Amino acid sequence: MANLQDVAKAAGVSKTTVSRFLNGSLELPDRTVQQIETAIRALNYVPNPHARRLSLGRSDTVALVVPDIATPFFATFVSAVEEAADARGLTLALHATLNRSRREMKYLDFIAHGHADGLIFVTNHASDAAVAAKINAAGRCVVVDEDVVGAEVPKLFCDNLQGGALAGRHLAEAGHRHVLFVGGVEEMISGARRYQGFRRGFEQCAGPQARIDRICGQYTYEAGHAAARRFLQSDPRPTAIFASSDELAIGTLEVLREAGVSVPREVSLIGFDDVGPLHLFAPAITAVRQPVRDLGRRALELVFDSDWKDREKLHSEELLPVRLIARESVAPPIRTT
Amino acid sequence: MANLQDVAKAAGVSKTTVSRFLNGSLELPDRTVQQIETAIRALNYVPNPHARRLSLGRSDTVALVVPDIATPFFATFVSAVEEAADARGLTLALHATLNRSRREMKYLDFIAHGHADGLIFVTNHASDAAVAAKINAAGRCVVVDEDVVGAEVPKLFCDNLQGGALAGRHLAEAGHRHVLFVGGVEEMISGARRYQGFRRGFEQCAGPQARIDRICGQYTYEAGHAAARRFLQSDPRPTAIFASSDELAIGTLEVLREAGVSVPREVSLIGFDDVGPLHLFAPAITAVRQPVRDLGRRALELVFDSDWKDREKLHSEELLPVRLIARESVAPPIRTT
DNA sequence: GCGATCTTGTGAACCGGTTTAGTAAACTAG
DNA sequence: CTAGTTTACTAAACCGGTTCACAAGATCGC
Repeated sequence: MANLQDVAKAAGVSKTTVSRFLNGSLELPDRTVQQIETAIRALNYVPNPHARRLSLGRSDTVALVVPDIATPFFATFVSAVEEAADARGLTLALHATLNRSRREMKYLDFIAHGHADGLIFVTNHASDAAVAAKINAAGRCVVVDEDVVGAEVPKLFCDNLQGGALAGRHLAEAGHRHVLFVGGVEEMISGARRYQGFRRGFEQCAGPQARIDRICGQYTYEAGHAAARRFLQSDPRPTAIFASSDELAIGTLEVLREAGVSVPREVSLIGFDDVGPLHLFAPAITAVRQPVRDLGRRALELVFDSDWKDREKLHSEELLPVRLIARESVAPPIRTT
Repeated sequence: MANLQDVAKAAGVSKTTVSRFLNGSLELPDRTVQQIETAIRALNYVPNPHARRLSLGRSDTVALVVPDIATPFFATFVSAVEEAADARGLTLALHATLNRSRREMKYLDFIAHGHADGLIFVTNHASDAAVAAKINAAGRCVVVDEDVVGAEVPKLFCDNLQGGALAGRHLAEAGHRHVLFVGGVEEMISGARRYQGFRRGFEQCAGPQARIDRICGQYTYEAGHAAARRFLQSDPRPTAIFASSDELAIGTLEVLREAGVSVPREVSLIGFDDVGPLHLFAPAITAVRQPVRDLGRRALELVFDSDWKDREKLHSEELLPVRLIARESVAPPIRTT
């Protein structure tokens, strides 16, 4: 592999000249330009990325830390971030934490130690003070999708409050008065906001007879199964379920179907996320759609376009709008009379 | 940020000593060890990754090049590679090509220029001689999932022949004699092998009345729609469909359902991949399952455990076994009599 | 008592860029 | 004709590690 020195020698100039020419910090007469360009082509010269990074003190890399990669939501998110990173000439370093604080901390150190110029941090569990402290110490880190309390950095979420409210109103408008909210673990801010919004929207619309049951767990298929099983045993049964993630909705539907409970005839179902092929299920599932790709794009902008010197203004919170996609899984409740 | 020099000074030894001690190439008496360790802790020293990489001439990074990240198949694959990479202390650099040769070539250059120590290359379109040439020039690159003709590197595929055969025999054994094969673009090796295996398995089992129709397109929902529409117009209609990817199967099912064609009563359906929640569809879709996570794990092993000096032995091809997951979407054909 | 060997290191080169500070030569203005 | 400016470049330091080649002092065998 040819290096800058080789190019300089072949072009009859010094290293400095070639380097500065390539970086645009030096104007040169045509003849010299041509000599350099000829040398570069002849030697097939490409700058050594490690030398460059050492010298410049940056890595041209964004680290992306997510709980998991394989789920549709995160896969879509990762895809959007990669696209935005590539557009800026950045490499994406991808890390999965499997929702473990240890790993989260490890990857947060990565950026502090220079492995990446910026970090997009997504967690999926209740806030952890140690993680928050590391985030604050890491520099150039943004928190996305799920809040980390105590972290004073730019934050980007979907409008979970609005999303919950849309779902609540939708069910109330269809005539439901007794509904079940299936959420993530109770300590998670996103879930809490969805619940809060749901409750507000539902109660505002359904009036004084409104009744909401609530089951909390993980955002997984299994938790969906468990919730549906508890639903089946409950008496009286709610007439509609708001499952606050795709996985929960799918898991719920799976158990309902096995039990022979017809959706939406016997129970209505509404999901959240809408990144999987919910429209292909039987019935097609009504859901609140998160703008996942926007989330990814915007996250990258926040990392690289924020003013990181001004610690005061950093601690911001941005919400992206969600909308309801109405399909076939919500219908008026059966008359129990 | 403290550097090696600072640590050396604080410990009262030289840079060399600290470096060699940390890399295990120098035995030291307890007293010195303690001085060094104290200094490291006091200064919170962590080696600068860029300096390390420049000096060592490696990047501790694997590049993973895939057509897309957001589809369940690739997302699962990426997840498995990341897990395996992390276990080896490697960082994963993820790149999406969106199936464009330009981008594929660009990322193949990445490894040649030292951005990564190895590259796992996955394409999704017909072989391209220019791409093959770059792969051969890149060094430490393995080709996974879809063949690139002309590339003389380790290759890793699922046993598409066997997978096709399993599907073919399954349909034949259910009594079908006229079936439709929905495949990817005709030039893709993986698809060709699936067809070849399907044909062999089906004909061997179904005997002389066996008849196979074939539709080719992309591995997308849309292609599944198109194939199903053509299926609906065909006369006589095949009694079963083998859709050779999850997307094709889902797309096909979607159109069939809209058209009111009952699966499996009026037509049987069998899929391929089985990484999405095929078991949740109505009906649950029978499919050939690819061992996607094994594919990822093994790909990483091939990159880092192959002997890259011996160009002769490199050009190998490894097949991972697949199996059939029987669910509800295959039934005997209706008697036309 | 003396060379050999072991212990415990070290100085300086090297990886391949970027950048600061500065210079020789040509040109311009008065 | 000369001082001042512009053009066209460069030497050397720097980023922060790794490693080759070598060495001072202690110990050991005979």
